[in-house]
Amino acid sequence: MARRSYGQICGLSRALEIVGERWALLIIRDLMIGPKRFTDLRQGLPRIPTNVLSARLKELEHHGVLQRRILPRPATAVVYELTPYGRELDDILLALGRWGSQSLGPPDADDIYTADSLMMAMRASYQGGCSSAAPEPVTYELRVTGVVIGLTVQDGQLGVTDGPQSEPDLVIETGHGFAALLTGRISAAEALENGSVHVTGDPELLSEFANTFRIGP
Amino acid sequence: MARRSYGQICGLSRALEIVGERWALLIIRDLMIGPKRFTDLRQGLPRIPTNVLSARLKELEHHGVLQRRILPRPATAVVYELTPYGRELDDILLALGRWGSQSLGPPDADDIYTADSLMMAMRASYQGGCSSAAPEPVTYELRVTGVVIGLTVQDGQLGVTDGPQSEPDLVIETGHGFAALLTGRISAAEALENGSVHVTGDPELLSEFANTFRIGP
DNA sequence: CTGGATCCCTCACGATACTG
DNA sequence: CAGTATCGTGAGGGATCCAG
Repeated sequence: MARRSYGQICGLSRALEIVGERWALLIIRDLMIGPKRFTDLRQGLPRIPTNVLSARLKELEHHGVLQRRILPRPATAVVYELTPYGRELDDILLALGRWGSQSLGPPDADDIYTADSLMMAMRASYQGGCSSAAPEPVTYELRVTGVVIGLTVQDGQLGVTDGPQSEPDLVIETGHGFAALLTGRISAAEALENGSVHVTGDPELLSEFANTFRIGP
Repeated sequence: MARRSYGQICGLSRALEIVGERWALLIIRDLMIGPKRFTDLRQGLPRIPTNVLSARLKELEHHGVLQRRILPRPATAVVYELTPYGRELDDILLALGRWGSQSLGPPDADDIYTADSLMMAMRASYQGGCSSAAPEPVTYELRVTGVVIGLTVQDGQLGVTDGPQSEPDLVIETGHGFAALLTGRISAAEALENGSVHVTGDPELLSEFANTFRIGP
């Protein structure tokens, strides 16, 4: 529990002593979506050993980044949730995610998408108010390699939910080629043409989607 | 050299594979000030083992975060400098530094200030255009536990230099109590009164300094 | 079934010494 | 000055086991 110190009086080194250990920021990323149980976290971080997850949760709780809370009602369930201090990392995580996306190469065979990382990526790539003047809400259901999330764009605000979207304007189904669309390496039309993306709904909406969510130029 | 992967297709996990290893972001922080030689980096990172520094430099170069450059002229010197991609981390480092500063406790006996961390902290705490309407430049020389840097505020722009300032408007000399002033735990007047800060020049300027550089509320 | 604790192995890190 | 070599230690990885 005693932290290995960097031996400097510096906000950055302090930050790294708190969240710089392996897996820590990914745990925080998943909790940024909402409170989660131990097992949920385990599933979202497929390769994490349980002892490391356990240790990280204790350390992060000790530093005031997250809280352990015992749900009273339905069953004795333990959830972990970020404190306000932990939630302050949101913008930093989004920015780091954008930075790292630029280096994303072709994925390994056993690399996977998770719902949390996908939701994070969509929040990171959301182009605020740059979207075309469509005041009415637009909803998408996004399926990437079987992982399903819902997206709602309304009044320039982005809503992200886990699981299927109810009555989406457009269903987007894709695989590992999704990154190419998000980074603009291929256009919406090209993606439809080469079959790396399938849609259900108005195909024109995919262009709007590609403009709304973009990482890079 | 083969990176331990997090097994996820996610910009954040990619970023952490690149700069998430111990010491990496501190190396980048020091290079953010300017190109440096191996020995300079060693001095700014007092506890880093040389083999780890060597390994990090190789990895970061391999990922396009920094470049190794051989100075041709005066002597055969090797310097490391950030690439544009590496420099994109600047805002993230500043934000992380601000976040971590909120958790800075009383320092250990052997914790030190370094010029680079201090310059970083001043950049992170600089309150952009919030400063009072003083269009003329103000220059400070800041000495914290013997570490000396220069600060120049002009047209709402902050300049930070290593070493003494020439003809500063105010010389601020202080020790480990400097963090209390920066975070606003004590006021400029209190700091002068209890002797934790000494100034040479107009003491009133210390209030302006405390307003110009501030972390937290 | 959740929420971990425990064991063992490996490798990265940490400290120090040494070299072109 | 700019690293490389060596070696001990402890954190991370993986599997299994256990209590509520």
